[in-house]
Formats: sequence, C-alpha cells, structure tokens
Amino acid sequence: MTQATLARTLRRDAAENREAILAAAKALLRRDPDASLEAIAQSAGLSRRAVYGHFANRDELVSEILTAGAERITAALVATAHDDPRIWLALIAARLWDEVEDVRVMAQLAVRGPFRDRVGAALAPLRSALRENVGCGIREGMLRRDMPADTLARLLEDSVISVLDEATRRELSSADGHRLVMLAALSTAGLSWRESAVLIDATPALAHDDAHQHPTHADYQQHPTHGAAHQHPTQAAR
Amino acid sequence: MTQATLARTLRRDAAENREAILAAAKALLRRDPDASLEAIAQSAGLSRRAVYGHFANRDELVSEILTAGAERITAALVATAHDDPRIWLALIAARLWDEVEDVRVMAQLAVRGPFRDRVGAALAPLRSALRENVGCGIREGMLRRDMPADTLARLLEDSVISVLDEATRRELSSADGHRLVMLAALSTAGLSWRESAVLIDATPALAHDDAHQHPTHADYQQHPTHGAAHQHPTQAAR
DNA sequence: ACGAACCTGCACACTACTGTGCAAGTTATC
DNA sequence: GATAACTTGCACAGTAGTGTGCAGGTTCGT
Repeated sequence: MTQATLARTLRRDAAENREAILAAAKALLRRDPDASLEAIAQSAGLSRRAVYGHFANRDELVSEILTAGAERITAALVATAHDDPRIWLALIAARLWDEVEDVRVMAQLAVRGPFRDRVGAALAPLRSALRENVGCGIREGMLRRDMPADTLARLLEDSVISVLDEATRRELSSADGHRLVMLAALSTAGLSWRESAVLIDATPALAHDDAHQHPTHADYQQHPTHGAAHQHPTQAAR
Repeated sequence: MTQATLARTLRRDAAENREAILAAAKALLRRDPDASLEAIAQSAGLSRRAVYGHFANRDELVSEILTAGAERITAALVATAHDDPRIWLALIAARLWDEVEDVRVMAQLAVRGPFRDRVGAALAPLRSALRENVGCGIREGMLRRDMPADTLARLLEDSVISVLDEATRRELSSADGHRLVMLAALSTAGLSWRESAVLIDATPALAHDDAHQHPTHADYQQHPTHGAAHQHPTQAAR
C-alpha cells in the first residue's frame, strides 16, 4: 500500500486538531497555568481522551508550547543589535510585541509550576543580552544611573510583560501596541515620555512595519482618543 | 465554673499558633496561591489537623489574610493627598513600600483563584483614587500625555508591584526600597530619572522616615548622599 | 494538681485531576 | 467502499488535596 512505512500517514484533520489543542492550551494556560486537560480539550472541541492521542501526557503538551514559544521568541530577537542601548531596548520591545501571544504564555509559565526552571533556561541568552546592553547603556550614560544594572534589567522585563498584557487586554491595534511597548521600556530605562517620543520618531528602525500585523482586532484608530489636548507626534503609521 | 461562659478563655499559645499559621500562609501564598494546608501547617510548626482548630476551612484562612491586608493597606493610604499628582503618586508608592508584605500577598491573590473578585473589590477605592489622580495629572500636563489614563493607571499598578517584588528579592534596606519604588512610579508616569531624583529630593514629604521600618534586613545606612551623578549604594546582600 | 484547652495522629469520605485500556463509532484517504 | 486513522465514551486505578470524627497525649491557667 502506497509508500507508507516511512511517510507517516498523518491525517489532515488530526493535524488540525493537534493545532487546536495547542491553541486552546495556550489561551487557557495564559490565564491559569494549572488549567485542566478537560478544560483544554473542551476548549479545543475535543474530548479529554483524544488529547492523549496527540500528547503522551500533560507535561509533553506544555513542553511543546514552551519550546515552540522559546524558539519563536529567540528567532524574532536573534541578530538584534544596535550601538545605542536605548534603541536596542526599543527594538527588542517592539519585536516582542510581534510575538505577544507566545511571550505572554511564557511569562505565565515562567512564574509558576515545574516549568519555571526550563523557561528560565530557554530565556537565559535573552536575559544575558539584556543584562549586557543595560550595563553598557549605564556606563555610557544613556540609561538611568540610579539603580544597579541587575535591578534595572529585571524591572525592564516586568515592564514589558505588563504592557504586553495591557495592550492585548485593550485589544490595541498593531501600531498602537508597537509604540506603547517601546514607550514603556524607555520610560523604565529612565527616559522621559517626551524624550522617548523624540527618540522613537527620529529612529527609522523603530517605525512600525505592518508587514506582520497580529489580527488583535483588525485595524483600529490610530490613537485611542485620550480626551484632553493630544500630544503624541502620531508618527507616520504608514 | 469560674466566670467563663462569656469570657472567651483563649489560651495564650493558641493565639501564637494562630499568628504563626497566618504568617506561614502569607509567606507561602505569596509564592504559590495554591499552597496546600499541609505545607502551611508544617511551615508554621503545626499539624494540618490543628489548622482546623483555628479556621473552619481553607477559604476562611485566606479570607482572613485578605481582609487584614486590605485593611492595613487602605489604612496606610487613607488621607493621602497632594496637589501635585506626581508627588501624590510617589507618596502612595512609598507608603505601599511600608506594607510590602501585605501588598505582595494581595497582588498574588489578585491574579488567581476565586479571590480575584474579592481582592479587586477591596482595592476598588484605591484604584479609583489612582485613576482620578492620573486623569488630573494628565490634564494638568504633569504626567505623560501619550497614552490613555486607564492604561497609564494600570501600568502604574504593575510597575509598583514589580519593583516591590524586586526590592524584597534583593533585600533592599528600608531607605533604598523607599526610593526605588518612588523612582519606578515616576518613571512609569513619564518623568526622566533625573527629573524624578530632583522632584524627590526637593520634596520633604517624600524623604524617608524610618519611624516604621520593616526589618527587611536590619537597619542600614541612612544614605542621604544619593547624588545625581554617582552610583547607588546597592548594599551587599548579607 | 486538676481541668479544660489545645495539639497530634490516624482513619475515613469526598472531590478533582491524571493516565490507561478497550469497545464502538466516525471520518479522511486511497 | 474498504481500511486505517482518528475520535468518543466509559470504566478504572492512582494521586493529591480538603474536611471531619475520635482517641489519646501535652500544656496552659488557676
């Protein structure tokens, strides 16, 4: 029969179901790292029993999400370099915004459960790069000098996670989220909000490239109408 | 039959054990909101069975911690007012630092479990006060104008929680933590790190008052010489 | 020193979740 | 349309946690 033996006769709908499980798991684990397989399966439109047809056990499912997420993130960040540590920071933040979904799952799993260590290990290179750039930025006087580099590095991590959460909660457009994440990172790094805006607008590399927009909610207004006098240079959203 | 019937004959060591349970629960719940009663009891030096002599069930134990924490926090923040929204923010942040332990437990319980709503309700007045001051600060041009007030308010919340976590992790002195929390809040609010330092140093109300120090690690240097130019003392951990 | 308050240890029932086996049904694919 | 792949549903065992009852020991208070 055909050329089966080696070529896994993987049925098409089975692959779809596998993806559905992964998607549902990501969605639920993002809110509760201890979500039950029952809930995940149901959310994916399958029975709990069926999940074990795709993953040997709960750990394997989570691990799959974990390593895939780590790969996407590091792939998105690799080869990110810039002389100016401020711009480097903004770049990293912006690229994390392009991978929000995965970043948020990783962040959730990094805090609790037996996966803490593995997530930490997967993100180690990124952490050391951050640490490196922060130290460099402090030495060169481009970042805040009023706290130790380690502390600043960690605050930057948390800051980005927070704003990523908030951005998805508000279902910001791709462009708005892009800008907001950079603003938050630069603020934490010590810049004033005006300095941040100037820096962002003066740096073409930080402009929003909507090649890979996330369908958070479809395109949206450029700027959520914030009552009073608008400031915000509004940059060419192109 | 002394005069008992009404006067609760509450034994002394029993009260101590009750406190030990609460303390242990706070310590464990801060790291894992689902910590088992077994673990809590053991950490308090008691058997699991004994816990049920003090609390009817798990929920009641957690609720006790919750309401006590909410009371301490709101008590510490009540009657905090200032014309300058920036200073108001720094004041709130600093006073939260004085209640770090409770704040961190609350923050942990606010995210997960069936207590989310109750914590949210308990902190509602604080949230609305924050929202109020942020809106006012934006209108007056003292806070950043580049994002909606709601977003800024939430980022401020997360920012303070993050730095509180980091400060305890590093076992900062009372004075260092005091300053760090204010710096983080002001940064998120849009000030540059130099502006923040100037504002803090120019405002007597924001000076560190070590009347109520938390014994995070024993008294430490007062550290008045923060200087705008040189490195932060950082303390050598232990 | 006496009694009551408190703690321990154990047993037990109950709930919720994981992981597995198997029979029977459904569906993609050749 | 036949077959293998996939799914379902159920039953079952195992784990971990909660909440309760009770017998017997320890310790506080008077």
